[in-house]
Amino acid sequence: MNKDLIKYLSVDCVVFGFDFDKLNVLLVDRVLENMEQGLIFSDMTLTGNHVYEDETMDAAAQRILFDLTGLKDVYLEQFKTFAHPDRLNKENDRQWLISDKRNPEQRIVSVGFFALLATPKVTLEWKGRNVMWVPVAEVAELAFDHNLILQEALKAMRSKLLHEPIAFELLPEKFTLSQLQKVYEIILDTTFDKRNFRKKVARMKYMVPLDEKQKDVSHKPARLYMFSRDIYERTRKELLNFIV
Amino acid sequence: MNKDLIKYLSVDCVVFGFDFDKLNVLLVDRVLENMEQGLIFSDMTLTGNHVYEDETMDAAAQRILFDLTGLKDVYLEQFKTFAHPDRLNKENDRQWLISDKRNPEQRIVSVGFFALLATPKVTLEWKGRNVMWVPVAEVAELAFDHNLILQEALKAMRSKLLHEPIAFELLPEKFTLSQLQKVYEIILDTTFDKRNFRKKVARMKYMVPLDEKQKDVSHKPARLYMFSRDIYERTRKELLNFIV
DNA sequence: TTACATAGTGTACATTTTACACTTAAAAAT
DNA sequence: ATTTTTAAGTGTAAAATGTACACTATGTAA
Repeated sequence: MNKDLIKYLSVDCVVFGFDFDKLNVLLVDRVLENMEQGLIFSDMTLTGNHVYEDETMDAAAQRILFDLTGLKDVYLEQFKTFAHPDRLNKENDRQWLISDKRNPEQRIVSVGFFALLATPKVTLEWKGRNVMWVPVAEVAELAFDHNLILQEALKAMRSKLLHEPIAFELLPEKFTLSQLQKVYEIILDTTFDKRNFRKKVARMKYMVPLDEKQKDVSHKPARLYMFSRDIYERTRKELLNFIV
Repeated sequence: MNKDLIKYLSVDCVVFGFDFDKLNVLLVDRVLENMEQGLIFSDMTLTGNHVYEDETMDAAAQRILFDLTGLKDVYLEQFKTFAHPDRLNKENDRQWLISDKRNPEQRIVSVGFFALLATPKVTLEWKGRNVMWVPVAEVAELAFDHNLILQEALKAMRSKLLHEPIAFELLPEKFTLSQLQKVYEIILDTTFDKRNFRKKVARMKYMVPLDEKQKDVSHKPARLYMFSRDIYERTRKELLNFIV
């Protein structure tokens, strides 16, 4: 196996997580300091990495995800590639690359993936840098073109959420209908009527109600549901719904 | 402007065209021959090209489209990036690259775009190679990983067609409802009831009926329609239709 | 026992989907 | 002129889905 990293090629992973309340994205600290001046700047980046000579893009993205979470079966999707000639040309970014012994003139193509995580458990340190969940609504100015990448990831993820059953990827295997509704409401920034939402879900045969209830809540426990991909694949049909 | 080509980076354009009857894709001849043996092989490729040092991917794709059609405002969309380490490793492909004085060991990342063309007019020759429309259903084995790229382009295009109004991009500015219906039927490989299709279209305010009829047809001429992006943008709303 | 928090439920009306077959208008052929 | 050919254009009834709207039920904690 060829473990040389390709200088001009990287993947960036936009890792989304949901905590039943808001949508979060995984970011890592980027702190540049030196002997004389101390702190030069401090900001954050998405989780990204270079790719090995004989590695596919998907494998590289999975590798990052595994390093961050220890999980091997994370929902992952290539959504867009970023290759603008000036994407690494901001002053901070050039300094950072130089301090990292990389050539800031090297044009780097980055293939963007987004991942959906149900578990909040991630490593706290990654390549010597702090990792943290940040609410998407509170993300400040990021390194490189990472704000753009995040925006595009959000767009792709919302579009997918509208048209395909991926909401479950942000929830535990067994979830309540209120949790499911919340996923849609938060990510699409809207609200739904509870009764109508449940009526709609009831029509979806692949939303399987379980004989099981929520535990450890200080109110009436809700029924749990599971998504059956099997039933979904067997019963799906989609035609001409390009406008609702 | 830096006109050096980046060796490791290319764009491939899957150019779709519709002739009121079937979906076609633009391909170029690839013929390898030498002095001693004559013809070594002959097959076809998608339209692709390398990218200039200071050129964006979109600009490179537009440049190819302009060279092929003379048009500047073609519908164009980045849909996926192809970077498998072995994507250029078939024997024919290696020979071709060597004969073209390129290094077959160089891993090349290709950013895939698909384009939708209403006009059948394209150049007949491009970089010294023959260009032709080929019905998508009749595409044979292509060079490199271009069959895969075509499949993925089709998938992305179908999905977009289901959820967004892009059918018009494959038709003249003024079109009949039968032509529109045919676009959906051919690309989604299905049929629709004429009356129900027209009822559905009638509900879309952005499908504007004109006081104008088809000309030069040997049967009852149909009414012409236009798509109004303006009305579409003002009236669109889409929520939770992830299964029909 | 009560307060609190969230779960869970029904109905009436409007809109959309679906299945289905004949008449109309123009050009081309006789 | 008349007929033939070709595709355009149209309505209705039943079923399914969407929408608006407010109260009761069930568990824990105080």
